[in-house]
Amino acid sequence: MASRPARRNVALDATSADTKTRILDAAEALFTEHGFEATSLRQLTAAAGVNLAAVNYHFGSKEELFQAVLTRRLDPMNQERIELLEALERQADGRPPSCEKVLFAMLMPALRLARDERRGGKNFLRVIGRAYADPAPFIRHFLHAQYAEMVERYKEAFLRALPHLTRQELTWRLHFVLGALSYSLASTDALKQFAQVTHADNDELMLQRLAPFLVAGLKAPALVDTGRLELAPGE
Amino acid sequence: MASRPARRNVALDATSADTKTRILDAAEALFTEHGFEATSLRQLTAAAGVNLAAVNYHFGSKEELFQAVLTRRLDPMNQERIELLEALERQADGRPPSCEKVLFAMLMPALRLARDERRGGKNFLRVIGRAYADPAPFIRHFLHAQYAEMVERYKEAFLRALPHLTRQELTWRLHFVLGALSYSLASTDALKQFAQVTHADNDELMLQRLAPFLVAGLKAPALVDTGRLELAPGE
DNA sequence: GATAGTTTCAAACGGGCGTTTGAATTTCCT
DNA sequence: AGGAAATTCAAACGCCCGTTTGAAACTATC
Repeated sequence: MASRPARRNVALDATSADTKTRILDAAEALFTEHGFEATSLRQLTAAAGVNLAAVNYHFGSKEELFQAVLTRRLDPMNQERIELLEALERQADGRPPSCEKVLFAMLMPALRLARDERRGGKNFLRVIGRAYADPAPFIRHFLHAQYAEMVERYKEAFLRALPHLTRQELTWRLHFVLGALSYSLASTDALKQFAQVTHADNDELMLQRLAPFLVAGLKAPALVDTGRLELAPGE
Repeated sequence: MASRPARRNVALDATSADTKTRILDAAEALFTEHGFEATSLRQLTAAAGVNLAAVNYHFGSKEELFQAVLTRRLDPMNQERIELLEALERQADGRPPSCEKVLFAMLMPALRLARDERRGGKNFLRVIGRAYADPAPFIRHFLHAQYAEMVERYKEAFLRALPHLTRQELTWRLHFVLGALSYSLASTDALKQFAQVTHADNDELMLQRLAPFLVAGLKAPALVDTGRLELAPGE
């Protein structure tokens, strides 16, 4: 009546890892295609070629499986982001790295993940993008926890690179940056209809176009110079 | 055995409209809070104070109800966007309106909707934002159809205001703009945790901060000037 | 080669889902 | 008032869900 796997005494857990990995891979693909709610454990375990009960045995619940799917990729990616940022700061000791460089350090791990087909590739980026807009509280809380440290580190770096921005102003702008990024990552196929972009390697292309857009937005003056938002009907 | 309501012969359909409106209002609130999949017709009809079968009677299905929820607000909003743009072009006849003005014409109806508590208010903006990231195909197709004309009109206007951009480049940037907008609208409560923004009238504040960010991004040169995206590990 | 621990398996559990039905009720028009 | 149409209602239909169970099949250790 072992409801959860206990730590293996010795040896390699090849069999177990195989099942677990097969589940994670199938989950990643299906959560991408249909979303969390719309993916049933029955279709998921069928796609993975494992027994229905395997998910609850290895991960505890569907929610914990989803977190495992996210954590498998997010953890190394955000780790890499932090390391890149630290390298930047070490390299230009004393003076703050430029806004462009900081932003690139943030985007590059995402791009690298998108390119790495062996380990999830573009599929997973769409999972992140969608997860960020998901209404389920456990997803939001989990993502917030996963990203918190990374975002805080980058906020400090951007603050030094963009001294004309208050902390609050920058918080908003980082939110916009993550928004444009998540959204763009999430809707690659929607883009195909919408934007008639037909190339296969969309993601690199997209990040190369996204970067200058975001850099300019980050560097913009804090208040708009021409015109103001008014509610009087157009005349 | 009337499976769907036929057109009323004369008179006002006050009773019917009441039930329909109650359903639409409850659906708007619940879809916002829990998403489409996670909202059941049973809790929805209970919240609206109507019979379970009323949704299928008045709207046909849960999916059609969702489309009705969207269309009730999106239709007038996009109509207003188009009218504002036409007013802009009439007003500055011949020469193209500035990028700022075109963008404001696009944002203003969303802001006005956010302010209009009587008719959905901020709740609904979050529904749109989430719908845009939803994996369900029927939602994407529906939104694409709803937005297609408006987006096309604005694309032409932006093209004239930003002659340094190719059509393809602008398509990407409009995608980023809509992404940042949807995402920001969708995650107002996430923002509260994330950004420690505590004011009640967030949406106006947000659009006022979003506008300069987006204007700068739209105006940015087509290719980034300093640095390039490279995959060599940070060094 | 017995034994203890780990993993798989088929089957079932209880429950919630969207939708349909057909009768009861209300509303509208002559 | 009467009859037709529109609307509401309680109940049920069939289906799929996430999870649990307990026995069977493995695997590793002594």
